[in-house]
Amino acid sequence: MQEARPVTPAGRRIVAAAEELFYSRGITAVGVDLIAERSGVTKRTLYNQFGSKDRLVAAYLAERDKRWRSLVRDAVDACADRVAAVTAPFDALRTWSEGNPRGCAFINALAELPDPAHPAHRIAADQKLWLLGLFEELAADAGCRDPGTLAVRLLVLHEGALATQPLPPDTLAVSAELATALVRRAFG
Amino acid sequence: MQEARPVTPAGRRIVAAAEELFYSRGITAVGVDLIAERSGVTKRTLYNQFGSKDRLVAAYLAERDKRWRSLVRDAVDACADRVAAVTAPFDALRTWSEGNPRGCAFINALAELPDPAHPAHRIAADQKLWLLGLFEELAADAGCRDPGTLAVRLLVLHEGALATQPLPPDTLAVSAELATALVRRAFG
DNA sequence: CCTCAAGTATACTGATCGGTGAACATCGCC
DNA sequence: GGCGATGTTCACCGATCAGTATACTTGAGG
Repeated sequence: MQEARPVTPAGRRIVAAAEELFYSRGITAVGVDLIAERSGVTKRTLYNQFGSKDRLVAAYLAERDKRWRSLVRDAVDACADRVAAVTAPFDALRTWSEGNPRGCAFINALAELPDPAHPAHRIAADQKLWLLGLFEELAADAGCRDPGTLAVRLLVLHEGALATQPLPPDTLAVSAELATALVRRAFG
Repeated sequence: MQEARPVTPAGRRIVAAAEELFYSRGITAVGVDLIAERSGVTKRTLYNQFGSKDRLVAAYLAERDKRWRSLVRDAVDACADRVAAVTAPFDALRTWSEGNPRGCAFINALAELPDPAHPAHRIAADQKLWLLGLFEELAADAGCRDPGTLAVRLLVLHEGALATQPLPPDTLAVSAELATALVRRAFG
């Protein structure tokens, strides 16, 4: 098993180039030659670092997941009120979506990689389950009576906003508003 | 412009094979040679019928969209109560998801085809907008005061259920339940 | 000074990609 | 009886795919 996190400067540049290309054009549609060229690196170096395209894909998703979680955590920490913190991931989603008009990178990756044994599946599933767990934790911290139920509902709203992102109506605002109403009701 | 709907028997078999392969394995990952082989047809015939892989992709999505809309319409017609009909698409979604464990074919297609000029984009966007319009129409028919707002909310719940489909909790039940509560509240 | 890891340069493999050319067979229909 | 549409057979195209081989360079640390 090779390490997932790249340590050398070249490795970091490769992952950065892969992130942009994979997300904007699709994983299958992007060849390793192009990634090597964009990161100013030889294909040989790419394979010395990651061993295969599949492992590079896993590194790309892991890196993206790391950045996203950090953004969500910051949004949660920025809330003074514990009740307001429950819907903080929706604020983070607003920030996140602005530079990412092509939907959820993990959902997109699963669409292209049907094999459940592919490392991308674990990463994508873990990402959603992490958010579900976070919702539950935040709800419990705020004193919610049934944090599990509330968490699933919030997750559905969150993913619904993400999926309808390209559509004309501002679905993110609508889902955030619904989420706030749900949270308010759970405590009122 | 070539016709989107295949008329010949061979054309129908090609679209049927393309549907299964594209949906289960991904569009970019499936080559035209495989589709021709699976449908018991020569590659030449495939190209005589559709002209290009992109047009075959469009035909695949159009066919799927047609089947899905018909299922939703049937679910709506099966409702005696006009208020219950508003959430009928959630019943249809339950039936639909059972044989389609790989999520929404249209979302998946958009993930693989970044070019907004690709015919798949119009088809996918039209599908979501059609559902939005249907929700609004059903809400208005049931006597809702603000059918537009309700429709967007229902769409978010619907897509949220679709996106979280592979996760362990029964998110479809949760979203359907939330939808029913929303509808009830809109009339109460 | 020497070593070892990181990276470069270039050429190559076999397979598959989307798409085409040309000649031939089969069929219903006027 | 001929004609046009539908479909077949099979060979072919240039491009790209993921991945490898071999030999060379560079720089930091002991």
